[in-house]
Amino acid sequence: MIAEAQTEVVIKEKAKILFFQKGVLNATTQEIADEAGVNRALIHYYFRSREHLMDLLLEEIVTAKKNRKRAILLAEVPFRQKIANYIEDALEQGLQYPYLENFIITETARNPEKVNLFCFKDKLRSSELIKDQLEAEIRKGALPPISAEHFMVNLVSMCNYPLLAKNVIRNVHGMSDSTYHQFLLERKEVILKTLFTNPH
Amino acid sequence: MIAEAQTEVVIKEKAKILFFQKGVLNATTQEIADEAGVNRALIHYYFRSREHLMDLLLEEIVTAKKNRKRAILLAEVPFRQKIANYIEDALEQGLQYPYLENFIITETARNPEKVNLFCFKDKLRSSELIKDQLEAEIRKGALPPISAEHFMVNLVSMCNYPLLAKNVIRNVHGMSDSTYHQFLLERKEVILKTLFTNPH
Amino acid sequence: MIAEAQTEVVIKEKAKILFFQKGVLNATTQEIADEAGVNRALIHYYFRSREHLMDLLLEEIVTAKKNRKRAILLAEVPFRQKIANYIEDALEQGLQYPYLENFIITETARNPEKVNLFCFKDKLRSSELIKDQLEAEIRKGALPPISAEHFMVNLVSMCNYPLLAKNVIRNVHGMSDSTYHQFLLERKEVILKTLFTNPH
Amino acid sequence: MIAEAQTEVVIKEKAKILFFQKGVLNATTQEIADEAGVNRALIHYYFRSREHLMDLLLEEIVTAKKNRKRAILLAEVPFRQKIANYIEDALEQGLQYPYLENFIITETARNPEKVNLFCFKDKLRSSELIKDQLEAEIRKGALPPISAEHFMVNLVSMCNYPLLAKNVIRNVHGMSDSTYHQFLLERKEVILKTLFTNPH
DNA sequence: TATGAATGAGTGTTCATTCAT
DNA sequence: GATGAATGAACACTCATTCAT
Repeated sequence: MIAEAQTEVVIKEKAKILFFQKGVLNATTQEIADEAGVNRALIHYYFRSREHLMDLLLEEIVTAKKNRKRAILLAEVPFRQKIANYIEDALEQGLQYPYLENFIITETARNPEKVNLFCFKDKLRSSELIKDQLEAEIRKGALPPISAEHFMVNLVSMCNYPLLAKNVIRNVHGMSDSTYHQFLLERKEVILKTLFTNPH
Repeated sequence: MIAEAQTEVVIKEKAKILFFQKGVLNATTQEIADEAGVNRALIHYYFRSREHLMDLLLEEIVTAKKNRKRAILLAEVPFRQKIANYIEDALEQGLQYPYLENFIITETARNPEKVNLFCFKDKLRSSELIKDQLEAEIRKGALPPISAEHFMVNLVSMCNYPLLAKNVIRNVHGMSDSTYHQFLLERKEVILKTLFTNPH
Repeated sequence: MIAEAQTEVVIKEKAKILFFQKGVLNATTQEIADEAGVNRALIHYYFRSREHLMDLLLEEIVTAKKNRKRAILLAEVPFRQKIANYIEDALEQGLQYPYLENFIITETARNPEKVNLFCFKDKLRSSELIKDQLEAEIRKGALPPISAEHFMVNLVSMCNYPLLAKNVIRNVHGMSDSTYHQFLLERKEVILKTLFTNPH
Repeated sequence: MIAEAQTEVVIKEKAKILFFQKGVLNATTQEIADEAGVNRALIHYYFRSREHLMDLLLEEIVTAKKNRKRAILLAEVPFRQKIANYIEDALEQGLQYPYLENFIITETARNPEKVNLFCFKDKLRSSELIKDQLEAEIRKGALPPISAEHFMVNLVSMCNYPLLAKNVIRNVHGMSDSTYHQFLLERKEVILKTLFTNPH
């Protein structure tokens, strides 16, 4: 049907766009089929059920995110640079799939027992990955005393929330589409400055 | 039905609880009726449609929020105190209606044309309300240079995201219910410290 | 809608006609709704699910049958008269709901675990109800030696099968509708004579 | 696929097993294909449609049955022996395809116009085949007066019904699988004795 | 001859909404 | 005001069937 036969992949990618880019969090199978340009029944042919498709999408997208994030946090680079990389990746990812975080939030609200599916499954928490480096920086006076948990939550909040709340922010602050985009690009430096006492 | 004639109010309040406190973002009219202890058809008698009821709920809850926030930002108190009050109110509100922000985000994604409904309708933006005071503080060196928009977005992000992402945060950082609650309480000081370079 | 408000009863009766009289053993909810002259959704309004409706129908019809049959077998009448009554009831019931037996058979084939639903739930088996009387008759020479089980199975077979196989019998023996009906009426005496060696 | 080219035959045989032996009367084309170990589309390649396949199965199975039955009824043997042979064949056939009769009954109920398909197509009715011999026996006093039609219906009823109603009978009379099987074996003599006045 | 991919029609079910009372 | 009954539109899902290869 579509181009060269990888219909299954096409459906998955189009569904990701619908769910995570366009924010249609409760898209119907018909909407997914329309987006992919295929018959509705094909979704069941390839994925058996809407729920199974969604689990697959999340599995893929969360695993990819987890791997990227861990690679960044485990890299042998100075702490400030590491955090800068983290922000950059979060914003980049957020621009591609702005509603992914919202989706995860909504799903974990509805099905708290599925939270493991959406989150890092391994023992290594992000807050523990940076704990030592963070404490060293604090001792050096590069930033004020703060626990690793609060530091990570601050970081993630300032990265993700502006993506989640795109429409609200644009409206409240009267931003055009390009102004909002420019605003997001500025945030990398802003977040860094806000987290660290002494700007470069 | 319930007491005398405030049935309309009862439905609204119970619906708010269902939507914004219990997080049943796609509650059916039957679920709303059950929560309010009334017949399903009454919801249409009073509110014409499910959608219209929801618009009303948001109108009310957002207006209340807006009024509280403006009162806080317009009060004649030192800047740092003003921001502290803002955080306190956000966390308090967030504990009462944890799913309100998530609801707004989801709805504005699905119906961007409704964004005005959910947002401050007047001309006075929060960022403008604090602009002068913020710049004065920056000149005093109380905090590093930052635009009012970024400052407000940082503030709102660090307040709201941890409420939105409750289940994710609890899972990722392995927090019990009470540990999470304690964590939230700590955030008032943490956010203040993070926003202002030089802690008192 | 239909006549005087007992829509729920109308649906049940029309469904019985469809299932057990017309023999549409796998009637869809649409067919049931059409038969009853109501909207398809009403079936779920009153009975929640197709399966639940069918369980109700069977419960009703099987309980009624069981009660009638037990009353007949427990009555204080001579054995031959008792069996005559049994046959009469079976043929009468069979004329009203010819496919009930077939339905029970098909359902017990598909869901052997539901067999209890369709059968007599109490301990009193029909074969035990007649055992003593039957043995007395055999001793009297009214009929040749036979176990109660085989006697009952013979009886039920000769009553039910001609109803079940109506269309086959009509075709094989070239019967018109009225000829078939006449044939059924004759069977009461035929079955009695066949079971009892020495006719009165 | 299976061996060489008798795929068509394999499908038919496996379908017979599924429908008439296992009692899956509404088996899907996928189930048929699985049973035969072939691709689902092959069923349409060979048989055009599910319905056409089923018509073929019945054609075959009914023709075979008809031929066996006619050979039995036309054989030059004493009447009682002839009927004994008929019973034996019916029980044997019933043990091989217990759900065939049920299937025929259900299908003729839903599609009365197809009844010819399921029945003997020739003019020679079974009741006519035995008429002369039966009347001779009656004159001899070997059995009480009865029409050929009623005699045949009695015979067929007592043979087929216990097979059809297997699960019901087992439940009502509390029979284990082997007890039921033993019960069926006994029926040959029981039916003969019931039909004929003077047992051998 | 055989198969994976694709589809239209239909299934049971849910739900917001309407209406008569 | 308030309610039980009724309905149309939609939903996820199934299935027989077709088609290109």
